[in-house]
Amino acid sequence: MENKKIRLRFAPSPTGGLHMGGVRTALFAYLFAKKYKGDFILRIEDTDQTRFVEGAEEYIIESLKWCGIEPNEGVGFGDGPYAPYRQSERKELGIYKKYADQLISSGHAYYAFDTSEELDAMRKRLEAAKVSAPQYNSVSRQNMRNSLTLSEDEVKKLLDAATPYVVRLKVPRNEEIRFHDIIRGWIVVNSTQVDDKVLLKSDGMPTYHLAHIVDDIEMKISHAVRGEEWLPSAPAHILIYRYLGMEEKMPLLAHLPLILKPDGNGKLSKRDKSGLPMFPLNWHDPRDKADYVGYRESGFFPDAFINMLAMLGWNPGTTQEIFSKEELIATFSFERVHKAGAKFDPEKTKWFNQQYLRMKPDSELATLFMPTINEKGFTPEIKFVEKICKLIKEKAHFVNEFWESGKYFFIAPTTYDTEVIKKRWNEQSANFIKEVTGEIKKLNTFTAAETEALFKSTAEKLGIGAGQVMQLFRVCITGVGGGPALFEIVELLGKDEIVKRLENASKNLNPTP
RNA sequence: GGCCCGUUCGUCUAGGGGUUAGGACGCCAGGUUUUCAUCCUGGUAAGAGGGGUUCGAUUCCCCUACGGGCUACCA
Repeated sequence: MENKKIRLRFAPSPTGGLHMGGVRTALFAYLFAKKYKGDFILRIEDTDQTRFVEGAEEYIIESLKWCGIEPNEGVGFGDGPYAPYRQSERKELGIYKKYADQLISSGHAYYAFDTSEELDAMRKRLEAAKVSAPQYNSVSRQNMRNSLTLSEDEVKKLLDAATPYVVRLKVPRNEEIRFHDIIRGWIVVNSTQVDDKVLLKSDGMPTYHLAHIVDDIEMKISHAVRGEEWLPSAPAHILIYRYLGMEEKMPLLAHLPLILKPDGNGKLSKRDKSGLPMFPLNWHDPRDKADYVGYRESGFFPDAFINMLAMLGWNPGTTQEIFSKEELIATFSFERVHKAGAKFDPEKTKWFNQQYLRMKPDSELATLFMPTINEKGFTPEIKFVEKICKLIKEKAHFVNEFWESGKYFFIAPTTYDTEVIKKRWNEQSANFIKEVTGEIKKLNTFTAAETEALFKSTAEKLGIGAGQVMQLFRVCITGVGGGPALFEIVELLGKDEIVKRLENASKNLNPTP
């Protein structure tokens, strides 16, 4: 193992949109691979033809691209030395059958001809007999139709007659199966708990159990990372590796804790109504005909999304929380992945985006904001937009809030915050607005500092506290009671516009109640 | 039901035989900004319960409880 090249794969099934739990699994595998200058592979596990969903594979690929978790090998990212990377295509090559045959000839797997009705009957029978774990295993298989109970002739006859069959793993009775997980340590399970898993289905497709092992072997995978839900079947997988003579060379296992829903219990579901998306990108599910919003379309930065995901179940052991992808790669380790499931926290998720918003250069924010401004019918200079971004980003979580909180940079107010008007608009303040408008007209240069000084001196001259009229002044200019530094806004809008807006306000607001 | 995994503030978590049990999000209060959603300071709040082991346990062991996962010719 020590000298083995680090190769990790992300191996989703195209059965729907990739949800954030899947993204995190991909992320952890990616981080680890990159940390050790290894490979990160995308393999599509499409062995269940009945659950195939149109567009799911493309969605997975696009999601990984948006997140910046890019495989250097695999479906959608260029073939490496182990193509194809779609299991349905690999099946055509007979790869899985070869391994299944090997297990049969070594006596570790067998043919089973039982129909689904017969299987149902068996389960019912075992349940009625109060068997604690009704399953197809070393005991119950003795009463079923398989190559262990049937004579060689009968088996041959059935096979020749093209009778549908599956290949099952022959799991021994009462054997200790011991395996190591990088996150959880040693786990011991008695083989009596493991059923005779189907390896090859009657349609000739391998099940996950066989397929992922064969591919991990063939693709020289060094670490198998997957969700905790696979822990119960891991002992069966150990057995398969063992019977294939590959136990020494099998990948190291890492079972990740689940992401839980924010309120209540249970794992995160795609229908979660926490207010935040469950998917990286918008997803239209052709199965339930529902639309699910994505992080991308909700205005999240991919690096913020990734950062948040990384901190869900992992931490560096320091108080640092904001990590660039490069820092994550440098710091990540499976040893520091938590064992317990983590509840998803929508509030903290927004906080992450806010942190990234503040770190972004104004030029980048301006580029992101510009399309919205154009849509609204304005075509300002990019430099002007940059200055706006500099002001409003301090109080925002998302770029998509910018228009709502900063539209007054483009549109003069037509309505005024009624709370503030009710409280502050009177003869004295109306007079002040007129006065300060006149003073502003006289200015030759127009900076935030100058207008602020002028504002204050005018207030003093009229014997009014500046605080009494400050918010009113803001409302006259922007229409709203809150926002970024007032005189910065004034400077940005320019003298002519300010004068126009102030005169408008004086006209629109009747000082007599 | 059976099996497996887990359990530190409301949430994400640090730590780990002797600590004022630390940080972050949220929330609350004060302070700046003579407005505000920013910012600063402070506060709130936690080792499921019971047994051991030990001079001492949140930390190690056992039991119970609770939570989660799995129990398909799905992954």
